[in-house]
Formats: sequence, C-alpha cells, structure tokens
Amino acid sequence: MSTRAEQKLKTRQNILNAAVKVMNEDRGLAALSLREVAKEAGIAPTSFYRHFETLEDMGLELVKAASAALHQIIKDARLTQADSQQDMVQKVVHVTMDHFRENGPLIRVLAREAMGSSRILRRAIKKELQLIKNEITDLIAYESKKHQRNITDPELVADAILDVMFYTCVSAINMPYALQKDAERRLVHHIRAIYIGAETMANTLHIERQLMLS
Amino acid sequence: MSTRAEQKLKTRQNILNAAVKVMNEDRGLAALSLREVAKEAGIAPTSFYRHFETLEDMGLELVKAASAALHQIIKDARLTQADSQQDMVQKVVHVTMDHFRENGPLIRVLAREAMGSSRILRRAIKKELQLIKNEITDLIAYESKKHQRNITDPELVADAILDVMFYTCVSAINMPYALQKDAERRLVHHIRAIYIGAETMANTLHIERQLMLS
DNA sequence: TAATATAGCGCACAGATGTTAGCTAAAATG
DNA sequence: CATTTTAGCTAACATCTGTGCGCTATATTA
Repeated sequence: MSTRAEQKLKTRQNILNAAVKVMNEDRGLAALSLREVAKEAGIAPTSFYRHFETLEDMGLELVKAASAALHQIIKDARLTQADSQQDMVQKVVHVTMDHFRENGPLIRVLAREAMGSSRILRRAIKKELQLIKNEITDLIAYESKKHQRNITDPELVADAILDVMFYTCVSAINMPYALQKDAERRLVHHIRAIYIGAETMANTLHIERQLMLS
Repeated sequence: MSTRAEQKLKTRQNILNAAVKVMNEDRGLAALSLREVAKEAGIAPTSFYRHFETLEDMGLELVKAASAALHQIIKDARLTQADSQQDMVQKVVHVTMDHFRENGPLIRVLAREAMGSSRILRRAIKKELQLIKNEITDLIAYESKKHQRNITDPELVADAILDVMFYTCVSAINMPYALQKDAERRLVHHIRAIYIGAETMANTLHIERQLMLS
C-alpha cells in the first residue's frame, strides 16, 4: 500500500488546483508567482520543486488536463441525438456550454495561454486543439454521411466550428446567465450558418460541375 | 513653438513603442515591468510617472491605438470593390490581413489582453470591438442592400465575421508566409459559408413564411 | 530679464521573487 | 530491525520590483 505515492499525487493535484485558482483571479502563467501557488497549495515554496521543474512545466500539465476535458465534450457530443424540441446543433451547443461552465476555470486557462506568454505552452495547446479538430472532422463527416447531406470539406467546417465554439464559450463563461443564453443562441445561429453555407457551396459546386459536363 | 510639449509627446510615444516591443517578446501586460519598459524607452524608471499613473493606464492607451488601426481597416474595406480576379470577400480578407501584418505587434497586444489579466483592459477592449462590430454591421447591411441580397440579420453575420476574422488573423501573423496564405484561404471559405448560410436561412425562412400564409 | 513650471534624473527603501543548501521525520526497502 | 529514500521544512542569498523624495536644467511665462 503506497501511502507515500498516494500523498505525493495528492499534493501534486493540490498544486495544480491552486494554480488554476490563482490564474482565474486574473493572472496569466507568466504573471504567476511560484511562492503564491505554493502558499495556495499549502506547501512551502521550495517544496514545489519536488513536483515540477518549473512553472511552465506545471503549465503543460494543466494543458493536458484541459485537453482531456475537451475530449470528454466530444465524447458527449457523439452521444447526442436530435429530438422534437431541439435539433442536433442546438443540443450539441447546449451540451458543450454546460461542459465549459463545469470546467470553466481549467478551460479558461487553456484559452488564455493559447495567446499567452510561453511559446512552449502555445505550441502544446495548438497541438491539442489540432487533435480536437480531427475528432470534430470525423464527427461531422460521419453525421453528414448518416443524414445524407452533402459536405465536401468537413475539415474546413470543423475548423470553423472549433474556432467559433471555443472562443464564444470561453468568453461566455464570464457572463451572467441571461447573456450566456444569448451567446448560446448566437452560437447556434453561427454554426448553422457555417453548416448550411458549406452545404450550399458544395451543392452549387455540384451543379456547376454538372453544367460544365453537359 | 512648444518644443517642450513636443518632446513630451515624443517620449510618451517612445514609452508606448517600448511597451509594445517588450510585450511582443512574450509578455502580457501583467508580466510587464515598469523598469524594463522605461529602460527600453530610454528613460529613468521614475520618469515613467510623468506620463502615466500606472502600467494599466498605459495599457488603455495602447488599446486606443490598436482600435484606431482596426477602424482604419474598415475604412479600407469600404473602399474595396470586387474585380474580375477576386470577389468582394477575397479582397476584403486580403486587405484585412495586410493591415494585420502591418500593425501586427499592436493588434497582437489587443488580442492578448482581450483575454488578459486586467479586467479594466478587457472591458475597454470589449467596448472597442463592439464599436467595430457596429461598423461591420452597417457595412454588411449596406452591401447586401446594394447587391439586393437577402440578409435578415446583418448583426449576427457581423458578429460571426468579426470573431472569426479577428482570431484567425491574430494567430496567422505568427505564421510563415505559406501558412498565412492557407489561413487566408480558409478564412475566405469560412466567411463565405457564414454569408451564404445566413442568406440561405433567410430565404428558407421567407419560403416558410410564404407557406404559412398560403 | 526674473520667476515659475516641469520633464527628467539618481538615491534609497521595503517587499517580493526564484533558487540553493542543509535538516528532519517518516515511509519504503532490504 | 537497520538502512535508504524522499516529501517536506526553514534559513538565507542575490536580484528585481514599485515608488517616494529631492535635485537640476531648461523651456515657458509674466
């Protein structure tokens, strides 16, 4: 029974939680103080080094955690089904915003550091978001085939949707409830526009090709 | 002849330039040191106070400058005309990315601080972007009327376009040229999708209304 | 020309920061 | 049970931070 490793994991998690907490009180990773994180985590400043080599190192761990949360969202989105009340887009958006609210602090860190100070972190985040994009691409391709809709370039659609969902949701989690609902409504509209636009473009292209052949 | 006021304005500008320079070497405003800015501007640390009360105060000035750059972009977009080589969207996107490249450092600061540490700055930036959005809304309404296209809700379209242009351009200005061109291509596609999507939705709604009335 | 205002400077202080070195209790290991 | 490993601590350092105080040169003003 490794009481020791257990405890180590626990304080490690304490450090990560502390960092997220402090960073959500208006700080980027670069403006973070090792001492403050340590204090918040309830350990001595020097003990931090028993777990991470540097703050940036710890930041990478946070990115990993946030990324896991995003992957979970997609997992849930896959299970989503349209019903009589709401169509697919509405439901997926709703599910997503719920997740964002739930993991708000963590994802906010991701969003902040995506344009933040550390080149290494930016790279890491970009890489993670690329993975997410691939998953969304698959999802869109699968769904559009399933419903026999014509999306010629699901990757472009996925790209657009990821961008817009990510930034809208991140900025929405600071808002009061009413404004959040409004953001959600606009987000649904936006995504639908992307979707329909891509489809219409695909069809137009299709018709153009037919005309050229005839 | 106010040699004095002139000089003051000059060092003030030096400070702002210094701040932008330092911030583009991987720092948020919060991670900025007054002393370093002063050194970069070529003045003593304490002289900073002759121009700004605090770093945040200076940040607000930077936001103002960046905002002016954005307004200039829209002014140029208004003058843009489609030609035989490129359609309107392509040209506007191109013009915009040029501007972003030109004012890259300044706009990057805006983008970073939009999710940055200072609540006051975030507010200010949000407000400026709102003004930009209004201008885009007008532009779209005007253009769609001029070309007799059917956009029921230009504000929603403007909203979507601003978001996607802003974040795409900001992330693009770090990229090598080839990738920038790719980003530009995707951006054009994305905006076109939004546009066509909104139009298609408007027409569908129109048809639905007609059906309901008949 | 005499008086005033001010942009700039150096000095100094108190506090915060990252990091090293060395100690200790207690868990893990043999 | 004896030994080793290690997560945690305190003390201490050199460095950097914002900022207050008082001086000076010089442009402006009366």
